[in-house]
Formats: sequence, C-alpha cells, structure tokens
Amino acid sequence: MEPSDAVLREGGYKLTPQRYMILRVIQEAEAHLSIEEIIQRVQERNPYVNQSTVYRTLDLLQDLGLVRATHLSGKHTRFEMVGGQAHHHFVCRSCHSVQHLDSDLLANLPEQLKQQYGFGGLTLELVATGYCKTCWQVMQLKHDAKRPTNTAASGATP
Amino acid sequence: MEPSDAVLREGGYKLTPQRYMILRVIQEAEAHLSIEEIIQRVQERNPYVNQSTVYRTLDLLQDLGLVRATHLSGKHTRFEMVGGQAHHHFVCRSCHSVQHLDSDLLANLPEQLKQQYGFGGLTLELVATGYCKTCWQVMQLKHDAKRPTNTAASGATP
DNA sequence: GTTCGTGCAAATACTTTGCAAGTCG
DNA sequence: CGACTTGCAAAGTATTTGCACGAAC
Repeated sequence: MEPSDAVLREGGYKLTPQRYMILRVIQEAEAHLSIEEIIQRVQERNPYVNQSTVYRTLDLLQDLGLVRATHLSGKHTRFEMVGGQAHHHFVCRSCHSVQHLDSDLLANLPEQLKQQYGFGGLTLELVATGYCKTCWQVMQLKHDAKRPTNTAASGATP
Repeated sequence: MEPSDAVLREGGYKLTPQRYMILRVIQEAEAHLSIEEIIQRVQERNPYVNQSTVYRTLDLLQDLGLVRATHLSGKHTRFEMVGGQAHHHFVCRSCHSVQHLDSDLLANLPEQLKQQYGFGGLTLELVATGYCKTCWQVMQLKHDAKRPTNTAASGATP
C-alpha cells in the first residue's frame, strides 16, 4: 500500500492528481532532482501542471516528511523521497565531484539519537566537504614542491 | 597567526579590506549568519562595501574552504567559519526547533573517511531531521487515538 | 606596471502570492 | 455541498553580470 496517500489524508490534505504525479516523479527518479527537473518531468506527463503547484506541493511534502531537500554543492536545492534509508555524500571542494558514502557509516546513529534525545521519525543527512583523493594528492605535491616560479595552474572558479 | 591570509595568498588571491572585513564578521559572529546579516554587519563598518562583493567573496571563501554554508530550516542559507570542529544539528519538522548535537557522535568519522576513501581537508555536516521529543510524543498520542482498531504490525522502521 | 577586485546599476533567476474557478471527499 | 487546490500572471526577492576605475603585489 501507498503510505504517502495515508500521510496526506491524515494531515487533512487531499490527494490530487498533481500531488500524486509529483510524488511519483520523485519516487521514480534515480537520483535527487532539482525543482527545475521536477517541473520538467511533471510537465512531460501533463503540460498543464503549473510550476507554482510544484513549489507548493514540494513544501507540503517536506512538511509531511515524505520528501526532503538536500543541498549538496551549495547552489541548487534537490529533492528526494525519504525512503528511510539515509545516504550520504562527499563533495570535493576542488573538482566539485560528488561521491556517495557508505551508508553503514552512520548505521547506528539514528538509534543512538533516539535513545539519547528522544527524537522520532529521524532522517539523517551527512555532507562531507573536502578534497577528493586525487585533488588532495595534487595539493600535497604542490605544497611539497613549493617552487618560486610556480604558476597558479588550476583555475579556481571560472 | 592568521591562516586565512595565507590560504588566500596561496590561492593567488589578494587580501583586500573587503575580504578581510567579511572574514572578520563571520569569525566574530556568535552563530551562523545569513547573507543579509553579513551584508548588514559589513556595511555597519563600511557602508560603501557593495553587496555584490559580499556574494563574490562568500563564494570565494567557500571554495577555499574557509567558510561553509549550512542550510538548516530549508529557507535561508547561512554561513560560518570552518573551525575544523564539526558541529551538528537536529531540526524538528513540526515545531522547527533546532538543537545542537553532541559532536562526539561523529568524532571518529573523519579518520574513517580518510582511511577508506583517501579524502583530505574534511569538514562534516550532519543534519538530522525528524520530530523532537515533545512533538513526537504528541504525534504518538494522536495516532493511538485515531486508530483504535488497527492491529497491523507497526514495529519496523519504514 | 600588471593583474585582480570592487562599485554600480541593470539584468536574470528563482519563489511566492491573490483570486476566481475547479476538485476531492 | 464545503473546504481544499490549482492556474495564471504579476509581484517580490535573491543573485549574477559587464564594465571602467581603483587597488594590491
């Protein structure tokens, strides 16, 4: 059974086709979607769904805890289903690559938080920022070989 | 010694009064600041600093890893110094309260990530979303009252 | 002196809102 | 039916950009 329906109804909200579609789009997505992508995919199914509706629905779904927002590389917010499974990310400050982290890393944390603080319905999001293996090694080399004529080779942020 | 200066220089960037001021404002802040607040505080010191400069500087400082953005309650992005110390948050979905979490919770994670993935210069941010103790208890009560005849298995965390 | 940074103001992007009409329950 | 939702288009905000002058190295 679809728990999303139930959650909506319990909150006194209606399950409209728009909401259902938006939920489905996020559910079926292989990864986190930006608002832009959500709007796009929803409108592929029905071009008459308005973007305001998407914004409003996203707010609602977040409040209900069905969907959550993540914000990896600072700029665009992205959305995903709260599947119960937390999955975590690493973002490289230099090459901006994103890696998924082994979710076992925090496997026991929810229970620990539950015990320690009495929280419920927990969803965790860990964002580790730093330098990926490659970029880190490059940096190490640069530091080691501090040459006076060294030109700032790598572009910062074009 | 001021490491910020060094980081800027090493990146080939100049240490301008504006950048220095912005850095100081964030450093001296008791808590995370929104862009709005940063602009305001900077302009209290020098009204001629332009907001574009603040935006541009913030981007730069983030790229350099001196400052990081956090996004707790979804709406406004906030900034803080990267003190090296990770500190973590819990946000209640219902009452929107924010709690700081014991940073020991993830104390050994950076090293673990370093070992496992080869990352460097790591900064962690954990955001736990859920219901705080109080709100959670209230919800439990409501559910109990609402579904007196429900006998379905409800133990496992979905 | 050269390269990088800033101020300014306009241009863009991104979100939100008020209402009448339309739906779900 | 009545309360909740949506579409629409316009109003708000937030953020970015191009350029010429000024500043740091």
